Amino acid sequence: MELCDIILQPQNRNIRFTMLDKDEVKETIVNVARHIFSRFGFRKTTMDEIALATRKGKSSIYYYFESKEEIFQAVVEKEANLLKAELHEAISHFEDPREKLKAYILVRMRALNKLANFYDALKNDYLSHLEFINVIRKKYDDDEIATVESILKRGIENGEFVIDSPHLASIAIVTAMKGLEIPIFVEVNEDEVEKRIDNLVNILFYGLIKR
Amino acid sequence: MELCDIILQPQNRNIRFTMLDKDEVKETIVNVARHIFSRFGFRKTTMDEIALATRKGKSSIYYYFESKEEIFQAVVEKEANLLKAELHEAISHFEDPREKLKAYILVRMRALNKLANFYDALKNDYLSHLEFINVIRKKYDDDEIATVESILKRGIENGEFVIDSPHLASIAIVTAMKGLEIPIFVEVNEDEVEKRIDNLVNILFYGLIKR
DNA sequence: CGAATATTCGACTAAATAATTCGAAATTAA
DNA sequence: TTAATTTCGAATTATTTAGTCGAATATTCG
Repeated sequence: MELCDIILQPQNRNIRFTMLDKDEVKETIVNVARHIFSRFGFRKTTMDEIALATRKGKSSIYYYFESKEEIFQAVVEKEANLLKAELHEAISHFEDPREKLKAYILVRMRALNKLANFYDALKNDYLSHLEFINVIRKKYDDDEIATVESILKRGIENGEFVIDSPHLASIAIVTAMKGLEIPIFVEVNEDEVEKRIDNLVNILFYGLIKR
Repeated sequence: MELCDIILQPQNRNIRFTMLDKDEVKETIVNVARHIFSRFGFRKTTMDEIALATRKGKSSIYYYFESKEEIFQAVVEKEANLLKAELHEAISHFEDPREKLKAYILVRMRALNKLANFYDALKNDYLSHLEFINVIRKKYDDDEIATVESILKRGIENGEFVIDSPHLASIAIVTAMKGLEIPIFVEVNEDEVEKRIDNLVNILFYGLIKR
């Protein structure tokens, strides 16, 4: 086992005097598993490690979850929700749609960069049989488009934009945003990143701004 | 497989028209393996991954190395040499022994922090049966003590220090330096790190400076 | 050229590791 | 005290992985 000692401290069997809610225990397991999965990915994370890190017997983990996949699913869902929340928070600080979008792209990229391992696991073929991943991805994508759409709509209300279909436009923007990600994952130079985002946002908004 | 695509690009069988030096190929394998080991540690790194990343068949790897351990040994040796070189370079920029030592500790800590995974692997019990690790560690430790000793000796020549046994003093300093590392691995706050190093250096030199 | 040598890799095996199950013991609720 | 809940050690099964073998392909050199 090569996990950080903080998580690994051994402990005696838990002695409690009131029952914990089953969901609370599940939550704890998911939180611990999140760290391990995000560091090592799905394959390289073992149930033994999750058990050790949660200070439980391996069989106890199976009392709460059917399988490793089920834990992974819960983790991915949590990860997606946290990212979503972080993104909504980030754009809330700006009024100008252009600034909002810039903040969105920046935060999104940094977050995905931090989760690079995780993200790899999701992209890779050997997990494509996990149907739930596609479901989560779809839900996440829809939210992304809806968020961008709401930014655009605000611009339209302002009279700042002229857009026939904010929905189609937002799909285009999200697609472009994803395209931007790939080269940025490789070289992580902060200045360069800022510049590229600026460029992208300028290009994207070029056709939309009222003149 | 969840490695970075840069490494993973598949490739046709290599067609060369001159033989490469065997050692050059070994060097390449070690370099590739270094990345994977340092990210996932000894256990979680597989020969298949090393083979894939070097664009060779697994059996070809065994043509160059006897075993996974042998590759790991080469990697650890390289890692130790690189660190050593980096440290010598770092102290060469300063004249004052105190500054030299400060630079030494700082660079050493940053380097080990970056290699945290790796370092874990070396610390962990499940690798203690690999005798070569102790050999490398010993060699590395000796170099460390010698380096600190040379710093102290320069201070003595300057007339800045009064030390009976620079050798014993350097052992003490290296030991203290290692003690400092442990709490710092946990919380990585740059300012705090600088402050602690300053403190340590001050304490260490307190008894040595000529008054 | 063509024989000798060096290098590559696919397919296989044995061993190790990891996921999952089971039943019994411990704990808590009632 | 009894029933339900929670825990885990030990066993089982499935998967992964280190390492082997032999044949095929490349390269060198006479």
